[in-house]
Amino acid sequence: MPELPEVETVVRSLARLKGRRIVSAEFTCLRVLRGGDPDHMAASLAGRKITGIERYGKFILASLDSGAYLMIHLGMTGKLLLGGPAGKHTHAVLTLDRGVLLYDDSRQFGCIEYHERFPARVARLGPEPLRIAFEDFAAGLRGRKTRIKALLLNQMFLRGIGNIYADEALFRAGIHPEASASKIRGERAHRLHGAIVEVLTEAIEAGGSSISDYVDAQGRKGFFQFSHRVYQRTGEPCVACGSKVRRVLVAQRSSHFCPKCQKR
DNA sequence: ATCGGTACCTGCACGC
DNA sequence: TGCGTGCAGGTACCGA
Repeated sequence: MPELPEVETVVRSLARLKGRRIVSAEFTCLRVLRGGDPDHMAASLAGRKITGIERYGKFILASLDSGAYLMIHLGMTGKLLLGGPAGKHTHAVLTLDRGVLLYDDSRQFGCIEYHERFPARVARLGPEPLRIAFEDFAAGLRGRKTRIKALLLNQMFLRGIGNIYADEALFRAGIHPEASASKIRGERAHRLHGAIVEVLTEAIEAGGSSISDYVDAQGRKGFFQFSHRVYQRTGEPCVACGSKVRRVLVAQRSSHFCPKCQKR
């Protein structure tokens, strides 16, 4: 479900958790704990105060007054919900001194992990796409043999871009998803960098894209799906030239593009 | 070191 | 109504 704009929207909607104390925690799905021990996690979290909620790419880190972290990744279908009844796919319940936080994830591709220190997995991620300078972005493209779409999805290259915003940024930049990354230089690299910043910024302002069931922690949908120009528009006319939007697989992911507007 | 393909899980839309 | 197929915002892991 969630890429950078959706996770950013969720984190903003969780701002009120700062300063709250965790009374108790319950974990009911081993898979999303990724090897973590549910009893140890519950014992470590009980009584701790949440001192901050931050986003790193698509990861959410809640820092605790003990110096430890609760790391959450929403995968494809993960949701963090403030209140509301637990459902069939509710895997974690944090009872707070005021309110309750639920983790719900039907496909179980997401995770909740407890870390005594800043998680190495987050530390290894590439830079934030909204902060990287153009010169660093262009340098990152050099010598990369892979196709640009695959590189944009690589979280070690940039953190936070997923399938929707990779396709939308490439369309806005006029670059074919199968273009070789190393061949994107100069003006084209500049356009791509600008398109990434632009589309992510607009999507955050719209509260993200609600394709099927994405909602923020207060159950609100985003509306950037109405502004998609190519994503899931296969066969429909290009908004710029009227050609039919096409779909190809790149790195096993659906990639939507205009065959006339986007060049290799 | 990099890259591409596969696996993981559930739900939904579709054609028969 | 049910069944098979393909598809879906994600990453990890394997071999080449």
